[in-house]
Amino acid sequence: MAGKRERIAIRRIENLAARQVTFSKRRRGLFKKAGELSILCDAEVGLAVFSATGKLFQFASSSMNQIIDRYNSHSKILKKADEPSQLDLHEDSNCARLRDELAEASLWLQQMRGEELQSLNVQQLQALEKSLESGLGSVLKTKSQKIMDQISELERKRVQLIEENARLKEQASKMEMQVAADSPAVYEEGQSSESVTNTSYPRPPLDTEDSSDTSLRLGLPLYNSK
Amino acid sequence: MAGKRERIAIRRIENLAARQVTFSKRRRGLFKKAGELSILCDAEVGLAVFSATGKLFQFASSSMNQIIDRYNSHSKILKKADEPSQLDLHEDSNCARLRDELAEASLWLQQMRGEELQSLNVQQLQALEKSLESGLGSVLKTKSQKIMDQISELERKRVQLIEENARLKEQASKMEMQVAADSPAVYEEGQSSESVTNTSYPRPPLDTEDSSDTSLRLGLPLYNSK
DNA sequence: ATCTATTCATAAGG
DNA sequence: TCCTTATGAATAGAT
Repeated sequence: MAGKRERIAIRRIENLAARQVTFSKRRRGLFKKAGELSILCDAEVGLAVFSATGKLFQFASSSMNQIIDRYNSHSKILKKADEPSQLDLHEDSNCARLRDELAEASLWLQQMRGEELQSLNVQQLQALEKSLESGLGSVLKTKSQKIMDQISELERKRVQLIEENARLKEQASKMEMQVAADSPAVYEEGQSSESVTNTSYPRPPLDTEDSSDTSLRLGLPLYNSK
Repeated sequence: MAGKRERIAIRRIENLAARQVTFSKRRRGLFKKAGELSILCDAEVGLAVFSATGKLFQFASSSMNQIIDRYNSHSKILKKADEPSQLDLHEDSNCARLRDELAEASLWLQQMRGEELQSLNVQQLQALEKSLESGLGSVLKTKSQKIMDQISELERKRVQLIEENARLKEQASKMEMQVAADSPAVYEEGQSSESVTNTSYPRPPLDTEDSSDTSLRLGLPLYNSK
């Protein structure tokens, strides 16, 4: 049987193999928890781990560069106000409006997603509701259209393949007759004709490359807990 | 009692307080495990966490700057244009990121309003639909809650006014009797008592200043698609 | 890699 | 934030 587990002291594991195994296990656990924290709590998380052998493993809820930037600007605030005069002013004029707009857009997005609604009054909620219903209607309409288009396209291809199949079948039939006429002495029953007969029942073209976008996944990491 | 623990889904915790509590707990757990990994396996670990409110928490087995340097040398596969002034780069990247985020947020808003949907595939439309439905649900729920609260508040005030009215009526009654007792010769029937009687049937306080926010208009132009 | 006994982390509630 | 407890998760050790 397995698992006579004991607690281990938190000090460097001397045995190399054991250390590597533990590294793998705990690294995966750590990365998983980092991801969970970022999602559960809406936090930005960056994690970099260098193994004893120098290999890099990283996790970032957004992008590592973005996180490093943010980290640097945070520590910069703590350090020095060096020369805030010209460059900061310039930065302000360039970015302030963007920041405001982004903040406003983000709030809207949140509210459309059903968050941060407490600050809205009934009229505002009603307007939001109307907007959502309208958007939902458009989405449903577009989705139906896309699905219908996809079905039509598949149907078109199916018919096309049926026709091609019939053509091939006929061709094969002719070739068989030709063979039979050329060498009437050689008579092997069923062999080639059977293979033709099999293909005469066309299957729907479920794996055409053009329909592969049907299986596209959302770019977002879908976390289903276990 | 304590701890009827259930597993939770890994998705943003909507309740602010719960989110903050979970953030504290899990952040501590994460930092602890990061430290253990670095010690047990002789690894260099750097971890930065920005809370939703923008606060920075960090852990580094050595120093964060050292880790960032090491990270950069590992991933310096990227090109680097000599040195067009570090501050300019910083400003540029800052603005560019804001611009990108704003563009993305705007697109999302458009799509939630039912525009620019053609570029989405069926899966994405489905996800959008789900998001809209969920948001709509929250909005309806919040709206109902607000309305119910408003009704309760109005009812409370109505009762309060009824009571006050009764008190006033009684007071007036007494005063009338007093007047009658003080100057029994002067006896004008109905005059003052009638005015009291009239106010004894209270009307609902529909125009209390506290309920005036009910008539607030949306400050934001809410697009409803016609 | 897989399994299991055990320790550890943490959700819920004060 | 801290405490408590019941439970879900992570993982040490063995296969």
